[in-house]
Amino acid sequence: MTRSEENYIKTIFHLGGNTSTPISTNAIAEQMETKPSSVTDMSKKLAEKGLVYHKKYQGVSLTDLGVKMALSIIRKHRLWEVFLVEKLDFTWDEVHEVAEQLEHIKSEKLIDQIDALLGYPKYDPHGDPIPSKDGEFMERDKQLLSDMPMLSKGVCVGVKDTSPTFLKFLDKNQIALGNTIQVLDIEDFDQSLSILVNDKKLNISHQIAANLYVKKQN
Amino acid sequence: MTRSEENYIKTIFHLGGNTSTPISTNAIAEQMETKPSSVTDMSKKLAEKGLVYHKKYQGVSLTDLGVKMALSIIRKHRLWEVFLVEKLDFTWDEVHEVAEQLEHIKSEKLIDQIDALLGYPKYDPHGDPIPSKDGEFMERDKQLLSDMPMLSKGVCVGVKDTSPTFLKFLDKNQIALGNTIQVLDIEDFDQSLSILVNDKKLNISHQIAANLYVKKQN
DNA sequence: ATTAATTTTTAGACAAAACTAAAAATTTGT
DNA sequence: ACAAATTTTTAGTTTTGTCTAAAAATTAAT
Repeated sequence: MTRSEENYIKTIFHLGGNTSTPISTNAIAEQMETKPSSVTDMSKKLAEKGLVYHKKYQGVSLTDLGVKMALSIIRKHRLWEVFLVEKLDFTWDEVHEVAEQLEHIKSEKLIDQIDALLGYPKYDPHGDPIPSKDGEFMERDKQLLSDMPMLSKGVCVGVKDTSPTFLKFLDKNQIALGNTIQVLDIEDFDQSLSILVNDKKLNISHQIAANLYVKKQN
Repeated sequence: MTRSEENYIKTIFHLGGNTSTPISTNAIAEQMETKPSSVTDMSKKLAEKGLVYHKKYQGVSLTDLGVKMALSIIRKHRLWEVFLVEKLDFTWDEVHEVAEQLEHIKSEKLIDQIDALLGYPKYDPHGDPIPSKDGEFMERDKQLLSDMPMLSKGVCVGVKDTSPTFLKFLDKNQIALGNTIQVLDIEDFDQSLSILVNDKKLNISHQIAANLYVKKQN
């Protein structure tokens, strides 16, 4: 697989193309910041290679092989992210860009050894699960902070938005994975929340809460 | 710089294009397993970018900028090789292929952190010096084993040929960097040598000796 | 249920990096 | 020195992945 093919497969997976619902050409184009015509071209190529199903005008979805490929790339991406944070002191807002390059390195031994060096981690720095070699992965029991009821408590286990902007905001406000968060109040007017993290009271917008995953405590 | 441009610059450097003597189009083509016409095309492009001097029919040589670029790529290549051996249990015959890919990853922080993680190594697994960030590197005081006089002793410090075939041969015969080697005898007929390594007597051909670097002991 | 709007595909072009075949320049040999 | 051999460059194609503009299919709207 070429680098470009890998990026398409990965994007289709992220847009939900592993299920039976096909992903639209436009959606892929937008996500990849390219033109729909380019997506059509690549869809044909990927279909010929048996990686996607492609019915004209009906979008694409991944074949079993396509899903397998996607998971392999995502595995590499997330393992590299862990490596960068754990071993090279990268911050969680710096890892994505470099992992986008590293995920395309071709060497089975390389990624297996990285996995071993890191102690076979199950989640990446953003809380996303790392598929195993044979494509298994455990989605964590989690919900958006914005869906938590008043006064409930949860542990921060992941982020939905992984952009540097959002991640730096969290750093600045000392919100990190593993922190316990309690919802103190939800404002009727704009759904902004008052929360307790690290024994500090903090007000955050609904948009922030809608991008933070927590695991609810009984 | 594209991956391809980087590979040309690196090859020109390895063929000696850092000196004033220009490298011939054919030599580059042969080394890169490509056609001379492709080399001409790329030479023009690199000349336009100010990385090489290129006078028609006279071959190419690197500009100061070209040398700087070459050293930067070689630095990455060799640091990754050390990483693979030291941290991921790769053998010295496995590293080249993967390092060829890793050397093209764009991230200054990445390579600086790898350098730090490894403790700022000065030599790669084949004994080749690793350029510093600002392009300095110390070529070790060394000579070919085939140039050593009878009965002289030296420490194995590097290999000239880094092909898996040669490196595996050395492994099989338990010759490793750091070993002390004594020349017991040189055969008049074919210049094959009888040497002493690890208290074991061994007969090697001239070709083997001509690819092993040693540091002579007074 | 047609028309209008949107989405998707096709057709044709382009840039990068490679190739082949032919032309041009250089080097070699006598 | 001049022809022959070699090397290098040019000219024209190819492949991959992209693009624009136009055509075709699908979806939405009145």
